[in-house]
Amino acid sequence: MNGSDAVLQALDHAGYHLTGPRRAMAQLIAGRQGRFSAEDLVHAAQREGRPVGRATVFRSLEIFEALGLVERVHLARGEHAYVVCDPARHHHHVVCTRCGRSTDVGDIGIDPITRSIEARTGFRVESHRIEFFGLCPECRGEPAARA
Amino acid sequence: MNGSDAVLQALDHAGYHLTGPRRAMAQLIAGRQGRFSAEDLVHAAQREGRPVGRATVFRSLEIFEALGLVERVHLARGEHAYVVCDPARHHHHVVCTRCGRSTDVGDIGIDPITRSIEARTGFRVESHRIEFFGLCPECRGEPAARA
DNA sequence: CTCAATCCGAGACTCAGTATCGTTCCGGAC
DNA sequence: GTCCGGAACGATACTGAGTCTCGGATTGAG
Ligand SMILES: [Zn+2]
Ligand SMILES: [Zn+2]
Ligand SMILES: [Zn+2]
Ligand SMILES: [Zn+2]
Repeated sequence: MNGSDAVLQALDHAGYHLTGPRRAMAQLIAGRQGRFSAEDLVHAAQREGRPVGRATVFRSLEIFEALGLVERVHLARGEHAYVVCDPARHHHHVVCTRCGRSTDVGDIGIDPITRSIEARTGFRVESHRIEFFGLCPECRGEPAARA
Repeated sequence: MNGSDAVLQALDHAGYHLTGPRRAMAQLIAGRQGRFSAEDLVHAAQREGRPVGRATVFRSLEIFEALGLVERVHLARGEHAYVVCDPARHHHHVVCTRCGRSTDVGDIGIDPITRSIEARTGFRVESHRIEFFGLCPECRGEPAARA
């Protein structure tokens, strides 16, 4: 079973129609190892001869995010992008600032931190955003090339 | 010395001109305890009879952020806002999802986490974004009112 | 096959943020 | 205090991400 099947299965299981555009989207994001923007997908779909409307790309990403299939990341200069996710467990990502490749870093043990924050501030912490940025193994080794 | 003086002092120390608009901005953000958007400041300045151009508001916030006086946060639905900061040390914030109030939660001890991520993934981690969301003490107590 | 609900996409729209550029202001030199 | 060059300002135009609308097309349950 390839990644795109997993996406389709998740959609079906959640009661969404398995439409052409959604199948195309599933294939486009399956197996990506880097971040991508909504615009990237619009262009990629076009290039592959299976164009998907802009609005639909955004709508699909919204659904994928709700299902935990992708996660939206907020890059350094404020731009937004997506990375594919394993929906199973709570985790975070590290994203390469040069090539965009991203990796799941697992759960970094936030529960105790959250509890400590609640104890010290009186806030009730309900969610968090945690993202790491740096250089992936490939980009660390290479001489300063282009992004 | 009130908060706005501290901002002006930081600007001066970094070699920036102390202009009228910047003094206005300094006063507007001094002592805020909640998040605010660039637009909020545009309107607040107008209301106080000391209007500041939109472009200038963005430019000032950019400088303030570089000086560590404010920090840009990325809210749940993707909107961006700012919170005032103590520039002294590494820290993060918890922001109330209902009223916007925010508090510094200190350094949560990320260095060991960062090192562990580097060891496991091969990435060299250079920066991170960590934000907590929840309900502040006031909003916890109140019956479910509106955001 | 039928039909209602879901979904699609073209295009208009919004809104944050950026770029341009002529004018104004700041502050160091004298 | 005056002068002057560079820094900063703000009006305005522009960009680009993301949303909304709505008539028409698809989907899948029965
Ligand atoms: Zn987490
Ligand atoms: Zn890389
Ligand atoms: Zn963001
Ligand atoms: Zn609150």
